[in-house]
Amino acid sequence: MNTKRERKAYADQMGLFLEHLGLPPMAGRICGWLLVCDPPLQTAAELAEALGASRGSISTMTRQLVQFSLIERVAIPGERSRGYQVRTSGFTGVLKVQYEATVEIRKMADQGLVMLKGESPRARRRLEEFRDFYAFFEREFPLLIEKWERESARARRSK
Amino acid sequence: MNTKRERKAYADQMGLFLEHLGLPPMAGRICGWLLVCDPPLQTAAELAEALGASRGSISTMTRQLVQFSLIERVAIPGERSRGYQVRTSGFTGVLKVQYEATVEIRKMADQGLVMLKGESPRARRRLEEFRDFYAFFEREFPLLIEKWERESARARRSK
DNA sequence: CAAATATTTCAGTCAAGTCTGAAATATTTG
DNA sequence: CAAATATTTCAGACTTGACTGAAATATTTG
Repeated sequence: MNTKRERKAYADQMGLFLEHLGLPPMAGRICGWLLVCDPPLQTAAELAEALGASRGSISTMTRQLVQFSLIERVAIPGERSRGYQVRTSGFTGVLKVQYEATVEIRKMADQGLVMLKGESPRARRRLEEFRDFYAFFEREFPLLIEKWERESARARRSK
Repeated sequence: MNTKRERKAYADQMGLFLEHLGLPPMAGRICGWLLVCDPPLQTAAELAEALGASRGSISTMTRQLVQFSLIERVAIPGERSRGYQVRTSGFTGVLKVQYEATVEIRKMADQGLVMLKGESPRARRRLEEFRDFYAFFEREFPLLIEKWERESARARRSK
């Protein structure tokens, strides 16, 4: 079963990448595995076995991933346990979280400018520039998300 | 000196936000402080004092921040020590790092599709969708950066 | 060049967060 | 309902990485 080892390695690597998205290591590995495993639907027991992880961490991490909508829980007909599978549409949700973080930082920058209202224009400039940077993304982010949703919907339709 | 306490709190909070950008806590606090301190140029000793941090971590973190171009080191005429100040244009660089991460994930997804070449279309779809998501950002990211560079240059000119 | 000052480096400490494994709880099946 | 099975929870172990402080090194000044 060399295929399996190869895919496990793939899951590990992908997990590493997905960490940069704010996910704990094991959550990333689960996503990575669910992107390439066979079948695409896996039980908690299968995940634990495949990734060499404890039931406990599988339980904790799948719950988190379900909350983030990156995976979903589905009933398996005739089976006692539930199955998990990736939910690629969930990645859009991650974007929205990042968008909200952008808004927070822009607000924080504006608060700072209030705090600096007595200062010279020279001293305020750095914060103004910082604010403008995040304000730009606050404006552009929703447009981008919308564009993605339109494009991906179109791609799906033309399949 | 209530102003100072207020600004210290601001630096701490901003530092927290900037962590989501991949910066260590103290690096974030330094950036936060340098956005609101008076004067905008601070020595390592002043940073250490203001943030209640050790000289060691100030040294390590300022070096990192200089590498990331988020702050710059400048000579202070008549002073023995160097000064640090934010470099707001450096935030564009952070975007480029994020862009590169996007490219890596898209490549990884394509490698995965090679690995799954024997599988059914049904089993490949999840990874294809995942790849398409990152491919979209790989396309859009540079356009966005360019747009920002154009807009911010224009704003600067009209000052 | 010697003294004074500033900066860097690094070994050790500490804190945060993840993972495990076992016990507790919940669910399903006959 | 009892037995079997699945899932969750949680206390403790472990890992990772940040921070300190002191020693080493570099730089500046007279």
